[in-house]
Amino acid sequence: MNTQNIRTIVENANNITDFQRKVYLALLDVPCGKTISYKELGERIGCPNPRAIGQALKRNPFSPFVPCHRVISSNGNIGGFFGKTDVKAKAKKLELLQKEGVILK
DNA sequence: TGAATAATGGCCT
DNA sequence: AGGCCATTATTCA
Repeated sequence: MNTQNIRTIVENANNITDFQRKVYLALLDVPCGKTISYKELGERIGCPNPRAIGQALKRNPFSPFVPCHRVISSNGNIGGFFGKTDVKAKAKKLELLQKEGVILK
């Protein structure tokens, strides 16, 4: 299961809205070992408000398929993971990012 | 159809 | 540094 297949799945996914599809595609466009902020994603897909991005990612039907853990806040905060903003979720995301080779504070 | 929610960001105090 | 407001998409009733 590589990113290419994931992209195909997202493009063929008809159970999601166009907005979510854009978000997922933009997220897949992010190279491994790199992170992106909600605002950056919004700018790429043309969403003026990053809150909608969080909604789309939180309700993402492709939890493990789309690297939602690669999305972080612009404030230096890790944001959330799997619909939770608890420190546990943050630690999990941090671990995943570290595994990808992302170095953050 | 309408109201409430949310994994944010930016501005003000 | 802390707190509050603004704006959008999704979901539930």
